[in-house]
Amino acid sequence: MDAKAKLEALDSVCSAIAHPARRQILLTVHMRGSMTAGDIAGRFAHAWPTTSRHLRVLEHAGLLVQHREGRQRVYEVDHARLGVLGEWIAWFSRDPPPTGVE
Amino acid sequence: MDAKAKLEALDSVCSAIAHPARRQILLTVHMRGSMTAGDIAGRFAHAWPTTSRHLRVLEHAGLLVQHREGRQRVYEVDHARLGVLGEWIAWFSRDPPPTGVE
DNA sequence: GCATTGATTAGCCAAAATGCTAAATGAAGC
DNA sequence: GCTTCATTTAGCATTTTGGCTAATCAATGC
Repeated sequence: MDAKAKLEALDSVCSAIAHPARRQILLTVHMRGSMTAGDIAGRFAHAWPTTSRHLRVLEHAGLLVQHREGRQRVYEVDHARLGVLGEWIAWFSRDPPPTGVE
Repeated sequence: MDAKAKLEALDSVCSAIAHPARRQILLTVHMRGSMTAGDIAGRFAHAWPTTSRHLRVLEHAGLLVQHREGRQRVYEVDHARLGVLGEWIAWFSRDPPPTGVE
């Protein structure tokens, strides 16, 4: 993954987790290993199409992967993508500022 | 910090870092240790008031702290707040799903 | 093939975010 | 006290996001 791709990935990940419902979806799917779209929609207050859109945002961000299984759609967390965010946070641990670059 | 406060903190942090300009501000201020509002505004493409608002968002999220110094305003990164995000991410490393909770 | 079930897409409206310019604030200097 | 410099606040237009309902698609069962 080149630098530009990584920046785009970071951007979509940060946008994706900006919404509390999407963070909750991510955590719920992670805890249960995998869930169908219906299971997920059933657990959240929003209308089904609303949740469906949240799922698409998470999928486009690469945080969820999905495959058909009969007529259901099964979602799982792709842990790799969270790594991009972890790397970004790590910048703030590395490079301790020399107390006066001025 | 109780659970509710932590959730609110996470929410404001995630919202704050959702915008690329704010991530860049945060990283830039971190690298240089501390910067005045003018320094920051000077380095970014946006109009000064726009950057000023981004600074306020970051400050309200607790990611930046700020104090007056003469007629300038000096900003620094508050690293503690990023910890909240780190803790959230850590949830996805803990609790490996037992491959079939169904 | 036709109905049913699981899920998405289309389209709409309201609310929030983001950018700008112009005006206001606050500290310093004369 | 008036000016100047550093910055913020106010107010507005535009874009994006997030919610809904209604319509559609896709797989299964009869």
